[in-house]
Amino acid sequence: MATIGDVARAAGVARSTASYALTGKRAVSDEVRARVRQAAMELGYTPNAGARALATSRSNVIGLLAQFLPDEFAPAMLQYIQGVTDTARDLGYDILLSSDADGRGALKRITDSRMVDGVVLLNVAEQDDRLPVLRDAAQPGALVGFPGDCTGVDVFDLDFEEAGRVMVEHLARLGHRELILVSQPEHVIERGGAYVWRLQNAAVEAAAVNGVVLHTRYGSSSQPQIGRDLHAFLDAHPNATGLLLNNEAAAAALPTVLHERHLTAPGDLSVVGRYSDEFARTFSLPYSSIESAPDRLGRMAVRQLVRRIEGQVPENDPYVVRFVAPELVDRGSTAPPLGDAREP
Amino acid sequence: MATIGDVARAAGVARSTASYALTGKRAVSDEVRARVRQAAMELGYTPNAGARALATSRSNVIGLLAQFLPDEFAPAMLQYIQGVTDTARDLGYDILLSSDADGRGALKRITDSRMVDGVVLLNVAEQDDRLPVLRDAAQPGALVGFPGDCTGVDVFDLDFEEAGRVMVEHLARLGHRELILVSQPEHVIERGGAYVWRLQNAAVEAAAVNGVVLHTRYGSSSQPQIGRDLHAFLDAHPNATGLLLNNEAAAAALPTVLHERHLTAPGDLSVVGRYSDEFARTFSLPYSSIESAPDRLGRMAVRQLVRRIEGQVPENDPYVVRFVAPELVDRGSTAPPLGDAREP
DNA sequence: CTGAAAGCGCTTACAG
DNA sequence: CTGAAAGCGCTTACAG
Repeated sequence: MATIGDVARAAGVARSTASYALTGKRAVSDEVRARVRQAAMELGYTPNAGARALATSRSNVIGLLAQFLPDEFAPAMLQYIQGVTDTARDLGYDILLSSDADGRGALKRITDSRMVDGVVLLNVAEQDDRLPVLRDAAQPGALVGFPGDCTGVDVFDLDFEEAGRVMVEHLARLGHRELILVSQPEHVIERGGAYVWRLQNAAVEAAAVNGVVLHTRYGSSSQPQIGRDLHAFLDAHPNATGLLLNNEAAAAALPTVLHERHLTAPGDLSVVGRYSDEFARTFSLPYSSIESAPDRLGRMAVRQLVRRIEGQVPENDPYVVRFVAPELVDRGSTAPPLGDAREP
Repeated sequence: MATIGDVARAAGVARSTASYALTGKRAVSDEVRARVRQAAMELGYTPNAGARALATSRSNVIGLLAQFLPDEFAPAMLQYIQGVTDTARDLGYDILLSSDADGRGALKRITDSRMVDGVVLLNVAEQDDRLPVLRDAAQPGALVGFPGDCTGVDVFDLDFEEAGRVMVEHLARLGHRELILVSQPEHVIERGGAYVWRLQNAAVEAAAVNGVVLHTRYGSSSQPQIGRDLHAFLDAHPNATGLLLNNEAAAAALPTVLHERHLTAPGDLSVVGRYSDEFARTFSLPYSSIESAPDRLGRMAVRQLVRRIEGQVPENDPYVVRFVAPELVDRGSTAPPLGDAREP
């Protein structure tokens, strides 16, 4: 491969001049710039990434720490990864992807070795053992997910509490008086998946305020168990007229379960989920849902991270905690309950 | 961050000695090695990746070129990515993930800049415009997918032709005489997705040999269109007793379609798909299927790539084209057709 | 068994 | 506006 020295020689200038002509970091005469560019073009010059990183202390790479947890619904993960990857590329950064089960070790390694200029953490737990490592690192970090302690990092998440309220209030307003909320498995909470109880607690509160009976249940995150769970929940609460799903696997399984019970939504049961529109389309889920906005969250996290990397944010500028407002996407799966007094 | 110079000073040795003690590339006295290691530990020393890459011409990074095509079923993609990422990590490599729509440009950039020691291409088309770039690159490449021209690269793919034969022969042996094969959309073929016609052509041939009528159809890769497609195919061929699916979206949609038609498998219809076991579990698909083995293919590709990177394969050693034999995973969705003479 | 030195390919103050 | 030189942090022949 051609080096900057080859380019300089071919253009008849000093290496420094060639560098400045190419990077634009110093004014260069039009004529020299043209010669250098021409030479670079002809030689097929591309700067050596390692050498540049060594000289500038910048790699133009962002680390993406994902974890493929067996109790998470894997397909949902992909959308966050895509959002992060696409945005990074648009801003001139490549993505170093780590799915190491030992996220802590992987994070320490890629930051200490200066492979990355910054880091995005997915799947953030309430007590995330990667956070102490991140705070010690020289590079900034952005999270998708809401940990117990947000100091020193920028945080982006769906407003799960508002989501819980919106779900309940939407059905309460339609006249429903007994609902079931199906959450992720309880061990997701134990592992630190705070979004489960954030949504649930808010839903419970909203139910109390609105005079609605809310049955909260944990469902499996995998098939076919979640199908059996749904049957059991519906059997246990035959008077419930609405179903709230904070569990992607449950949403994916519901069409089959409703078929098996000869029920339709919203005819027999009103349904509101919490997942992305992309997810709804992929699995043809006909239920209204709170948009979880994975692409948008990924984009927000990368944008803020790049601002910090590039020093557009003053050092120790207040770190942000930004919640995306839940938007209820209407797919026609909710209606007043059967026999509701207010229905004509 | 501590540098190798800091470590050397703390251990009271030369930088070169510190380097050798840490890398093990030259014999070092036990005592010195212990001192150096101790110093490195105390200082929290991690080599600077850029500097090491510059000095060794090795980055210990593998490029992974994925493309999220709108007509491919995204969740299926994730499993290849996981297989590649996990294997790379086990072998000491990090993954630079590119999902750039301009795969050609991305590939050129990451190879020319020496960011990566080698490259894995997913979603390889028959005439893949990334291949000329890859052949020109200084780094080796491994493909998952089977291009028209395999020179200069190592190739790994499912044996789709054998898969087509196995599907047909399995049902023929059970006594079926009329089958429908639902493939990916036709534009996947036009884009160069050779696996579609490789499986289909082999199936057609096997059908002829076995005296079976085979209706070949292209189905949409997205919901809800694929559901309507399936209804149409079944309407058009009411005497077909078996359904072959080379289309993940079709497999995911089939449970609902069968419910709607009040059909069961294998009671009314025998079904054989082509997808991974992981996919079957995620979506609780109860159909026997040809295992597409994404994790295994990813693993094979990375292993061979690393062998080339590390020079364990003689330069210009014959490149390999390796097909994974299709394995039919029995999930009980096939049986002799209703009213078959041979049934007691 | 160990050390001093050169070199990998860039960038960037320092001079003019 | 341009150039000569130093330096980023490693590794690795070359000497001893």
